[in-house]
Amino acid sequence: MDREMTIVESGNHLGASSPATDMQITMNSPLINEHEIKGTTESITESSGNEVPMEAKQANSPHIETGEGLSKSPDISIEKEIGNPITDENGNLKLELPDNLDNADFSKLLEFDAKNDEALFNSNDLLSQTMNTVNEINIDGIPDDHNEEVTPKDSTSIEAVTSHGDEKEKTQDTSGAMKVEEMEGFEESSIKTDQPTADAIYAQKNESSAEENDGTPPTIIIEKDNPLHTRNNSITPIMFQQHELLAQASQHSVTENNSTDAETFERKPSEPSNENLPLPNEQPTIFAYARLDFQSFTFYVQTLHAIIGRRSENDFSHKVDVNLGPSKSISRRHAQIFYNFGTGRFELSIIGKNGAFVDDIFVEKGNTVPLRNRTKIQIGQIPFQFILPEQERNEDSKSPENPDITESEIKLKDPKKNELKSKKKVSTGTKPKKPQAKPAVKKDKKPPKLPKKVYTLEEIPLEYRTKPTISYSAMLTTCIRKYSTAKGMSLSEIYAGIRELFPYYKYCADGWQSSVRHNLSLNKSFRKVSKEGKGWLWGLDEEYITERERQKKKQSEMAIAKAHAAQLKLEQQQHRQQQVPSQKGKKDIVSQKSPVPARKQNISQTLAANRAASNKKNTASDNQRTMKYLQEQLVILTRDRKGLSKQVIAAILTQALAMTINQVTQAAKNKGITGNPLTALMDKNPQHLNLILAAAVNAATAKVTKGEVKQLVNPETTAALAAKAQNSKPITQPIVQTPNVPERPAPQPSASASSHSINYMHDKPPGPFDPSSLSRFFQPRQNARVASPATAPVPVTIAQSIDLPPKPTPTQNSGGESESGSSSSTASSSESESDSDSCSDDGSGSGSDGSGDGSSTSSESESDSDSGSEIDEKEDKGQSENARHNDTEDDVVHNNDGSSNGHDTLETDEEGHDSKRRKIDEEIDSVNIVSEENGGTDSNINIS
DNA sequence: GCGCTGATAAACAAGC
DNA sequence: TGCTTGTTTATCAGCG
Repeated sequence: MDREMTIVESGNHLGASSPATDMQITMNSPLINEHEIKGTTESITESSGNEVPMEAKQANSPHIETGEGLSKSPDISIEKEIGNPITDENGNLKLELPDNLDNADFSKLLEFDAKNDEALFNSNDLLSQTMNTVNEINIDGIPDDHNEEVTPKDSTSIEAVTSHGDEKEKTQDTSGAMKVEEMEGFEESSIKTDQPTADAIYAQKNESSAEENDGTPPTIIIEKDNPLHTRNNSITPIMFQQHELLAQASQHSVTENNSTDAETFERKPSEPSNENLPLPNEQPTIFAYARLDFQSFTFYVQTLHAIIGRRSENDFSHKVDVNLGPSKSISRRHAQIFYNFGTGRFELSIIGKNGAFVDDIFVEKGNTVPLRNRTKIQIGQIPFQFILPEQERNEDSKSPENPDITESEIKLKDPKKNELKSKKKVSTGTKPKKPQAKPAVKKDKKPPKLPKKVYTLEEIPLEYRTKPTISYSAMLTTCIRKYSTAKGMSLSEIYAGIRELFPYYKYCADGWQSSVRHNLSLNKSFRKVSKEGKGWLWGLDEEYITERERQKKKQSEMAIAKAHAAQLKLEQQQHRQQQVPSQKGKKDIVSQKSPVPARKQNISQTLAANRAASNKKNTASDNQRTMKYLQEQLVILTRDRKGLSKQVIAAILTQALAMTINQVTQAAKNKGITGNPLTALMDKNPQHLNLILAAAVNAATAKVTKGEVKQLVNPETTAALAAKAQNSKPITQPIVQTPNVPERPAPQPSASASSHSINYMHDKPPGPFDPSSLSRFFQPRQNARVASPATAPVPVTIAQSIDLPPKPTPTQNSGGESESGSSSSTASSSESESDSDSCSDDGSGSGSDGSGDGSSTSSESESDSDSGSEIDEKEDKGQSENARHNDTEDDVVHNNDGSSNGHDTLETDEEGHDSKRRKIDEEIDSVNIVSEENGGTDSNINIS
């Protein structure tokens, strides 16, 4: 639902406003002292044309006037339009709303929590009042006659305009037409007009600001002690404003009136009962990272990025989170507010050509300035202020917080839903609500709790219809990591956080909360941090989690290592079996003509299931041809090596060949490709195959030479060779067109090396290559070449043979911030990210399937893999289990003994593998470098 | 079939 | 009294 915020040009009706009445609806920020009066009217308009008052603020005895209660509730005045405010017979401004007001606006916006105020002032009541008013106006329609009279003395006005309203109602003029006055008599003196008004307000606010600090989104939530319902989509200030308004009103009432006002307010006979209003089944909460206080409305920054700009009425082509009106002085995308994770603060980036004023300092286009609490911003003629909740909370912290927090979430799609979703919790300290005159609305003091709204499929966004594939423990870990403070998170906050992180739980039926509690209690990853009220504040036992993750990592490594070792061993055996004949008459690999079907069996085995017996002959032939080609190309690539001994070259070739085969094979597996992938690749895309070979050679070179030589061949040249090779089919002889520059000093191996010829690192002329040296690859020592846990799924990758200067190992999921918000990614962040790291960018991901790859590979050669695996047999099961759960970030641990046992085993085993694993981690990271250096040749194989 | 893990549900108690 | 919170137990399913 597209929402549009419109700043309505404020009229001057407030210029001669009379003393404030009991209740005011204001557009100003709740933070602003009630004595401060903000002017201007504003409206937020939906695409549908619905509009709602942006904000209402209750001062002392707030009272929202409804159509019915106009006579009885003169406190609230709603002004219709500039210069023509709508007032009732009592001269109070009234709120005008379109008939087609869609409560869905509310439903999506209401994130309100009366937690902090509940004891003193039930924000829900306030919310209800406001919404009720809106609804009443909407449903019943406020007669125009109510809006006819304009009383300049009205202290407060909210002007609502439709999206197609008159231009005059639009925002260009931000002059403060709307005022808020406190009952006590903050009058017109505080009523400002035009720009100075805002400035004055801001100045006051700045003065009142005790301190500035940069809050972070997570902090905000905590600070608010609210459940973490941050809406992901567009921000619709209107509802938040209302809620915020109400909440703030309560706060102000509490803080400034010793909390008596709240009760007064609630008891106020004339006030419309909030029961009238469809209530959410939970107490609402405003969740926002920050807030933009305009003169006439408040914009809640509920995303980490918000666009501020101009959007014409009919132009929805571009996204504008904060519509500053049609003024041409404001660019469509004039500025953006975003959270800079690097600096840990919100920043304002000026996009519009006209720049903006930040704290009265002009900021030109293209500049980015940090946003601190109460930073003044002016775009065009519209000033506003950036407010961080933390400060707000600090300021409002005078009011005691009620530890009893009931999370709330309002999901109202439409008025019908509103009616269905009435669930209200009345704080013990609040008075029963006065029965509402509206027949359609419940008037019970405490309406029976209605079952949670059951969403129909259509009501649930597509992306939120499926349950996240993440365990509760992982979910909780993510949630707590993201939102918790040192004090921990209350259960309700955790609920809210989960809803925020995984909106599925906003829509699904209840019951998951029980699982959450179950997990919190049962899983040792979670601990009670501190007591708050009757409940605990939960936190993470990082030590336990770390240890657990470490164990899992080890297990994963072990599993992969074992799988790898098994595969290598099998290959070794096969290789030996088939290499014997080829070695007899072939001492020089250059002159080697007969293919060494070292991988033939492997390939055949891989594809055996897909190969009919009748095709064996062809398969063998293909494999033979393929292997021949690979060998030839490898020989070519390394023919003119320099400074590398035969053994080294042999080792390189061996590893390169193995890596290539495995890469291709694995990629084919992952893609479900049947047949002989190598052959297919060779036939269809030899360039690609050669690039893979080149990358493998380079990786193997770097590995074998321990980084001394990082690039032996140039992939581009390789591709060219491959092209030639393709043209010169059948491949019966090595392609040696490659410029042979054995004597040329080797260029510095660097990522940017882009020689179009094969780069040779040494000057020594190439020596004969002994094919038998390929067997080196299958030496048991190779078994130690296990994949990093991060790349667990890749049994054999080019990366694993690279020994380039390591780059920082990808952060494991323990960081907790890696989750993207999507449920699945959170849980599998560690492995999956690492996988992708080690693989290609194209996502073909020969090894991207995580444990699945490893397991599949392992299964191929499981039969005789143990001997070389160096893995304690006892761990087998644990590894398997771990592999199975590798996708999750953290798992519930029911059996500590089991984990500890596994740990002990791992500790013992770790001794022989740790260093290797660390190295492999680096290698895997390095593969990306190599891939990039190789001009896109990466370890991933794209078979198409 | 067994063991482990995770999810789900229910019962129950304590606190507000 | 009703609700929330926390604990415990039981059951079931998936997987190896």
